[in-house]
Amino acid sequence: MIQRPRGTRDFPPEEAHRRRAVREKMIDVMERWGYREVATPTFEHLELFTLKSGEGVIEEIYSFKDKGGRDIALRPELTAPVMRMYVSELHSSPKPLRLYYFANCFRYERPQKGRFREFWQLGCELIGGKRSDSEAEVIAMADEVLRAVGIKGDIHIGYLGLMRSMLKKVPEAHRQSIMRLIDKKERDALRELLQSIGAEDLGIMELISLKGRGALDRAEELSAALSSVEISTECAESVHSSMETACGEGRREGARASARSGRSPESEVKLSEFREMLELLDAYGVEATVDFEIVRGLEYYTGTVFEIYTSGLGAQNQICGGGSYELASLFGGSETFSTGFGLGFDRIMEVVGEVDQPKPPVVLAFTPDVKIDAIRIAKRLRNVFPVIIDVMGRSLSAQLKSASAIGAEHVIIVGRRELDSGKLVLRNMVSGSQEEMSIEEIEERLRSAFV
RNA sequence: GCCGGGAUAGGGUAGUGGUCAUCCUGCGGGACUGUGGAUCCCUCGAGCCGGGUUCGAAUCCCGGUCCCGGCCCCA
Repeated sequence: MIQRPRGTRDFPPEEAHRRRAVREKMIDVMERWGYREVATPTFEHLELFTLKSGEGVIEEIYSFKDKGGRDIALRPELTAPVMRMYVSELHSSPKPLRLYYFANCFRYERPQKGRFREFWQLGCELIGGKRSDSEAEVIAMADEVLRAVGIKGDIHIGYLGLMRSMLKKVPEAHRQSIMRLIDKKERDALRELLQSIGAEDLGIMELISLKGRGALDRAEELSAALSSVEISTECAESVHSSMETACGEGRREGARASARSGRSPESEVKLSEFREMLELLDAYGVEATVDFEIVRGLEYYTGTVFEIYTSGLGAQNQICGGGSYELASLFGGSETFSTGFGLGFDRIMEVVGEVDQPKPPVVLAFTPDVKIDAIRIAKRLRNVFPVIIDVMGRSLSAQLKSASAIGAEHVIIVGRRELDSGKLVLRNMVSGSQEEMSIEEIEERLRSAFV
């Protein structure tokens, strides 16, 4: 017996149908927002992903050398492939581009609740829009996509602009460590680190504790006060040795981010954009919590970042993450503002309720002597509703029994008598009643039951 | 990579170091070859894999695989 590889799943008919029904509801929302589906290869050059996320991700990527010696990776996510496609073949399309995808991804991770090695992501990328409007649209759409399948997510929105301004005052070597500690919610370790480098006055600790209404006003005060705060760079060496590894890994990306921050306008301006974005979200009727603790670790995020949580998933309670990013230039395109989200489809399937299953097909039962005619009749009827016929050489009695076993509501019975009279028997398997009808009448009768 | 709990027919289960490994359900067939569900009968179908201990292992031990949950990580 061959087992499934670890972390993969089979989807029997009922589950496959559930997944399709849920997927279609969510896709329908995105189509109504004017997003178009795109698809990319299941495997890509490994470099596409290391370029975006660093060499560290190789550990969790299914990668291999193909027969030509190329380093190939099964896609672990779709933002990079979609941006690659944008840069290589869509960069001259009218802006903005509204794209969505639904596809399987692969990560070599330890499976647990809501986490598999092959999993499905649903996501969108809004490429080339203006900051506040794009962000509000994408977040509002994410909210609606979830609501379409009965999930009320808990939306937390953070903003990286101010944090990056604060971090500019900190020796570069520590920036990545600080972001990581924030993301992991390790407050004590964070406070310790900030003190050890003399950065406790920047307001980072207070900023990340700001939540909800009023958070923005206080953030603006912190931002205004920031210009007067200076810290000595001489403290740079007094760090925890335990941080060294993380600092080393983050250096390349850190450098990239600081270059980006360098050409950004003042943080106060960007906060006003963030404020505007929140106002737009109000207009969309979306409830969200401002939460400066959401930093999403990754360096390519530039402004607004958000995460959506739901209950009932154990340790993996995040079902959606996204934000604004700058990746096009990394793949050789010109700098293009983009916003997107990725949504964990398998986790959504854990949370959504039951889905109506399709009606079983109509069974065309026949006596063995009229099999040829039965096949012709079935072929005709399939234009109107699903029909199955026996392929096991069963007796009429056994065909009825089989129809009953699969829950068929209707059975059409055909034998010599029916063919001669031109009237087939339509039997209702629920009530047990039956009547004689022509094929046309049967088509008419059952047509409405299968819409 | 780490910690804990698991694995007996397709599904759900019982049990013991020693007859033919339980029971329920299911699949297929029949009683009933022109009418299903009920009932009865028959058939099919199992101890994750590999080692070890033993006269003998599904049971005890070790390793692996996979499942469930947690940690790490989470683009």
